[in-house]
Parts: sequence; structure tokens; C-alpha cells
Amino acid sequence: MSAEQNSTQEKVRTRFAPSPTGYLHVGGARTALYNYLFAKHHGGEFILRIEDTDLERSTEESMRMQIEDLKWLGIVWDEGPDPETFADVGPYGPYRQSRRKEIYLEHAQRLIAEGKAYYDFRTDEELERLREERIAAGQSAQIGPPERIVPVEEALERIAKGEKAAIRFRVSEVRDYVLHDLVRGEVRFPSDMVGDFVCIRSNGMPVYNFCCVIDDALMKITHVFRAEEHLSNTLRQMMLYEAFGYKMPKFGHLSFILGPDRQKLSKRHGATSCHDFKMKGYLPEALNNFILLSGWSSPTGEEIISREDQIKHFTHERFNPSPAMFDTQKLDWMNSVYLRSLPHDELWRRIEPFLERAGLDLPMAKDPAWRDQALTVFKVKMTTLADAEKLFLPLSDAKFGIADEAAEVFGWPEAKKVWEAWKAELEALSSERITEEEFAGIEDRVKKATGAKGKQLFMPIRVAVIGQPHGAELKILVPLLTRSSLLKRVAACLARVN
RNA sequence: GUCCCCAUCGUCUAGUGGCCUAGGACACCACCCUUUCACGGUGGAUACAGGGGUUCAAAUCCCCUUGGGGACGCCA
Repeated sequence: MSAEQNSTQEKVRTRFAPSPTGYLHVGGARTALYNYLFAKHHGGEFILRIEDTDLERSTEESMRMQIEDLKWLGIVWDEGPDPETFADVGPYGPYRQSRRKEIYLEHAQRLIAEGKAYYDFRTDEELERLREERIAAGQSAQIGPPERIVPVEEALERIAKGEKAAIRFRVSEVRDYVLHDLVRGEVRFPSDMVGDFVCIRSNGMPVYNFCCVIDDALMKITHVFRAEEHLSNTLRQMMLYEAFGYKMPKFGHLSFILGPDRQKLSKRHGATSCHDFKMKGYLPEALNNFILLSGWSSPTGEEIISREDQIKHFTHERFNPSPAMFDTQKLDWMNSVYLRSLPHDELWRRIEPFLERAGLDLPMAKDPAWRDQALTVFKVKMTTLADAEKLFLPLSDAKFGIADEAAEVFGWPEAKKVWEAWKAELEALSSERITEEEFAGIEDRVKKATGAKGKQLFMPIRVAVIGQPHGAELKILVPLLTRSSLLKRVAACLARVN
């Protein structure tokens, strides 16, 4: 759809409608992203609606957590709960289904009045038995109408006396329904694919499929991108749109995100919520970019895509209908790319909470020049922010120690000589900080004094600096430490050989 | 069981009948850079699930098989 065409049509309005039962799952995050991007691409509006009709599982706390995750990802909505106060913002509220009960009940009454729905007094046990019978008979497990539909007046009397009844939609016509899906093309559903379905539970709460239709219609939603599991729900919803005479939005059913075992990504695969990834030190930009590309591709073929370009290029033609496996290796790569491209001030700001978490003391970090120097060295080694914890560890005096991998060096005959010469050079220094040039001079003099060269020279020095045989270049590391700190460290090495 | 969806390198994908001896990215391997480890650079290996059609021509269209997933809730 071109921009010109669109301007003459109704305004594009999309929505994300999570049920607040825990943190935001990456699959949900992707759905939210796609709806957001689609709306913005078409200059439209993106709405957040909370689907909390399941009283048992929905919590206020979960809603807040999900809003937090959405904010973290940089997905912003035009209507819905205010991100700070949670108060409804927008002309079509309330945006929480638990507060729209009257609207649903009113609609249900409309269907009853028109004979399109009926009160059902059957119990769970009865229905379960019916289902089993049908499966045993090789039929689909759909629930049909009861033997006798209770007339409205009689039903009302029984309910007044305290009996419980659900309101069920009556599937009367037998015909095919054709859905023009934005990602799958034409999908044909035979109407007998579903039985008479519940609209209002016997406890008075409406059910998902029912609310969803009414809300999307009343909130003037034009396009809905949602997970594939809803594909077969769509038939019920089509029937409902027809029954109410509401205009149906365009649907696009997204394939699943799978775990390494090709099963739908779930808790047992480890990290699956945005919150998990946040705690593991992934950047929202990276996670966002990664989920964007599992199920959609850019027309330019680029993989690292700015939010601006995401919006610019986001069209439904580029959805991939087949399921995508969640590839942590690629996410890691993407995270490191974003990490390295961050300005150092910003990178430091994001690393700090992790250093704090690890209890690292780094008094030198108050100096911006020091931070800049340190990040230049370390950021190329980081895949997640959490990696800073172990990277900055050698710079912390409190946490300094000699690693097991350094043991070999202690067996070298030159090591002790090198350390003694290194220590003498440090002691001769007048300032606390050592520049790269000074270090080069020191190293050279140690070489001459001891006769050690190559690995025999720099390995012992390295161990005396960071306590381990591998790490960043010494000429960069040494200027990050103070003279007194280096003296303490070489003393530790000498103490161990003696 | 019934119905629905899906099928290109290990993974994410490009591909909408000829530009495909199938392109890119991650991962992997080799080499280069490097007084370590990374970063970076260059190169390499690796895929159209199978079988039938349609067509001058099929990864691309149709059918079947197989495999994977989903729905059949008073969950969403």
C-alpha cells in the first residue's frame, strides 16, 4: 500500500493486546514491535490494550512489568495505559478489558435478543463427556447446541433463582469462510471447524474471542498482526463480526518463534522474557533488531537497522510465514555490534549497574578519560553488558588474584628476575600514573636488565599486572592502573615464588 | 481423531517462472593483521525434504507423500 493510497483511506490503527500474566515474552515483544512499526510506517496509531479477563491469572503487577519491558524496548503507544501512571489515555478507553465488562454484556444481550446466542446450563462434566464421545466416534471435538435450547424467559428465571449459565454463540450456517490473511494469503475455513462457542462465562466474565472482536471494532483497529495460534480463532471472530455487523480489520498471522528443539519457545528453553535478556546484559536495541529479523526481512538486505529505517521499510509483504528458531549466537553477535557502536559515555552508563552488581571498586572510573581508555580496550571483548563484570575485575584491587592459568609462568626461570626488575622500575617512578610511553621504556629496561625477551618477558609482566596470562594489551592496561596498585600486585607474584 | 498452517545452508534469511553453476548474515574452518586474547581483513565448506505433473524453461505454479507446528477450553 503506497503512502498516497493510504492518505485517502482511513487512518491505520494497530494494537498490541497482551494478557498480563508475567513478564513480556520475546514472541509477544515481536508482535508488539510489528504492530508498532506497521502503524508508524503508515503514519498511523498504535494502541496498547490489556486483556485481563482471566481473573485467575492476570495481575496488576504483571501489567506493570510488561509496560516496563515495552518501554525498555523503545516501543511507544499512542493510546492505552499511561506508561507512568497507568491511567487511560485516548478516546476509546477504557483500555483494560476488566473495565469494559458492561460493554461486552450489552453486546451479548444483543446476540441473545437476535437469537444469535443462547444461555447454556450444561456443566463442565457434561461437556467433557460430550467431547470424549465425539472424539471416540472419530468426529471433531466441537461442542454443538444442547438437545433443548432454554427459552430466554425461562433461562432468566432459572438464573434469578441462582443457577449458573454461560452464553454461547450459535453457529447456524454451514459454509466456508474465507480470510485474506496479510501473511498467509487466502485461508479457507469450513464453518463446522468450530462448535457453538462461549461468549460469556457462567461467572459473568466475557471470554477472549468475544472481547477481542468488540474492542477491535470499537477502538477502530484497522490491522491486526498476531501469533499463528490465533489463526483458527479467527473463524469465530469472523462470525462475531458478521453477527454484530462490524467491519473486520485486516489480519496477519505471524509464525512462532521456536526453541533449539523446534518447539515453541518457552520457559524451559532458558531466557525467554525481555526481562531475562535485560538482566543478562543485552541491549534493548539489539534484542529489538534481532526479533525484528525473525520473521521479517528488510528489502535492503541490511541486518543492523536503525529504528528510523525499520519504520521506513516495514511492510507486510516481507513477512516470512514459516516459523523461526531463536538463535542466541546471532543475538550475541548483534549485541556486540550495538555495544561497540555506543558512545563511551552511554556505554558506561549502561555498564555501571552490572559493575555495581558485581561489587567492583573502581575509584579511577570517576575520570572520564580513564573510562574512555578502559572502554576502548574492553568493549571489543564484550558480547553482553554483564561481560564487563569479569573484564573490569582485574582493575579492581579488592578482587585481584592470580589465576590458575598463570601457574605455568611461575615455573619459568626468568620470571622472578623479570618481576624484580619490574618492581625496581616501578619504585623508581615519581608519579602514580604511567603513560604508554613510560611503560614502553620500562619494558625495554627490564628486557636489558634481565636478558628475557618475547614471551619470557611479557608473560611475567602480564601476570604481575592482571594476574592472568590473557587479556588486553599491556601498554593499554598498565596506564589504567596506579603505581601503588601495580606494586602490590608484583609483590604478590614475588611472594608466591619465594 | 478432525480441521488449519508451514517446508531454501547447522541457524536467520534473499528469491514471486529464465538474471540461480541459488545471494547475504550468524556460527564453523583456513590464512592475514597482532609480542597474548579480542577487533578487523581475505578466502573456504555447507541448502532448494521426496515423488509426480504444468511449461521451451521450476527453488519459484499444481497435486500427492513425508516431516514439523497449531487449533479443537467457561485460557489468551
